[in-house]
Amino acid sequence: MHSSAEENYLKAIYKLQEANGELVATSALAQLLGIHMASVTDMLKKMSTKKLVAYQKSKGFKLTEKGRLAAIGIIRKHRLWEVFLVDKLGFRWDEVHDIAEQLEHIHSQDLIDKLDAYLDFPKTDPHGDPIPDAKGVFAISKSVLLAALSPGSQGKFTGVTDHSSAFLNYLDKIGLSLGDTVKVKEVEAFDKNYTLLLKGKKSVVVSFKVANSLLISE
Amino acid sequence: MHSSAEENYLKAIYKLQEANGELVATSALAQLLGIHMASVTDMLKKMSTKKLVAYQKSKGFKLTEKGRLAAIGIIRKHRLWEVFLVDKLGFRWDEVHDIAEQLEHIHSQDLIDKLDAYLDFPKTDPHGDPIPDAKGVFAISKSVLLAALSPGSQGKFTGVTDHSSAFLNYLDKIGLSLGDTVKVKEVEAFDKNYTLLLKGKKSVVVSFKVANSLLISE
DNA sequence: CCGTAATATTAGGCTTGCCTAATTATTATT
DNA sequence: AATAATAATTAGGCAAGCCTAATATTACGG
Repeated sequence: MHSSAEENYLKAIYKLQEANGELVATSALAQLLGIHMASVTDMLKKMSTKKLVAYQKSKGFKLTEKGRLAAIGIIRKHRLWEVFLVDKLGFRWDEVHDIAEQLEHIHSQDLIDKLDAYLDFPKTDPHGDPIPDAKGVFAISKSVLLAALSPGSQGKFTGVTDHSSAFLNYLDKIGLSLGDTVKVKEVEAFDKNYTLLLKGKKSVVVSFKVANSLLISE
Repeated sequence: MHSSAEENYLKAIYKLQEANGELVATSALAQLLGIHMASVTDMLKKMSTKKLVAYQKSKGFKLTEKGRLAAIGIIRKHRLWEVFLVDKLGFRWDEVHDIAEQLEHIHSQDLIDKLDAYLDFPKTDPHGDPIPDAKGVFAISKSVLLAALSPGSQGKFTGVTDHSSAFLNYLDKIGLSLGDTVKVKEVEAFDKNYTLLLKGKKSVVVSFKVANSLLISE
């Protein structure tokens, strides 16, 4: 089994690969994990020996298929636990990340399978992020950033790209929840503020930063 | 917060103190934890500095009040998670120990409070062991070993002192479950075998070893 | 009360995963 | 292409928790 440290590297590498394409840089990973580059180099050499990453000195690295599957397994656990925390224990969506960060390192395939069944095989976590199935397959769902929509178009709010408490609390405050229909009424050219119509009634004005953190589907 | 290793020491020391009275020996702890004595001495010095144990060189040691409360907190988490695993996820009582052993090290007071409420504040875990409340208080319940009963007496089966899979499976096999009424019909002087009447109907013969691992109340 | 067995501690080492400082590669700039 | 800036690696260390081997302490039988 992999150590918690290794699992955190796997998750982080996966995330960077998803975001920036193929090769991941030592510096990017160090920044994301909040540790120094030398430590990353250290660990990558070890993970390379274990065939979790393909590592080319001074060039960059990427997950092997083995590493990719391991990473997806951890993401699956993290997101299932988040669903549990919110749906069953009554946590708010902005409170669950740190706890799930610990729970994702519990080692038991049986546990995660039973948890999945208990939660009725959820497809997304409380932030709208997709949950891979037991085989590591994500249900494909094409979404776009709200900031990419032009005035007049609309869709359903299905996810966020910013998972911070501050951002999630802000959404609660303006009354925007996952699943809500959102229409772009107007985009102010000057400051890029977006005027949105929520659920066909409430009108709110949000910054580009916010519009660029909301995922819209359909 | 304490490390997982420290928490395992705390739990083990607590257990030994409960079983054998006051001072705990280095060797006993080493054996229980499956590590070497030198390692125990190492760790105890550190835990002593942290005021978790009162440590007298070459004499023995015991938990401080701070250590005792920490130990009880871990036991509480372990047992609540066991209830969750059995009652909610459908694990059998002989399968949950190792998973709970991991889950007990998750750090979040909020989590454990919410879990407790979700499980409806259970008083005992799936093996009949008492669960301390949020203040660290155990509901007192006086039970005796079945091996201490004389023929003719009876009571309710409320706990085990052997938590091994092998033993628990054996109880399943002979059809003995927590809460069942058990009557001692006969004790064979020669080999100390116990003839029991389960739930007023089924009669079974068990060894002294088994009788000495069953807790009876009322 | 003395020697031996049993217990406990000290000393020195190892692995994991991190650190700082120094060095080497790579990339960008003029 | 030479130099400067940025990125990456190497070298040497440290704390946590474990180990083995050596030493010290306590307990016990005669």
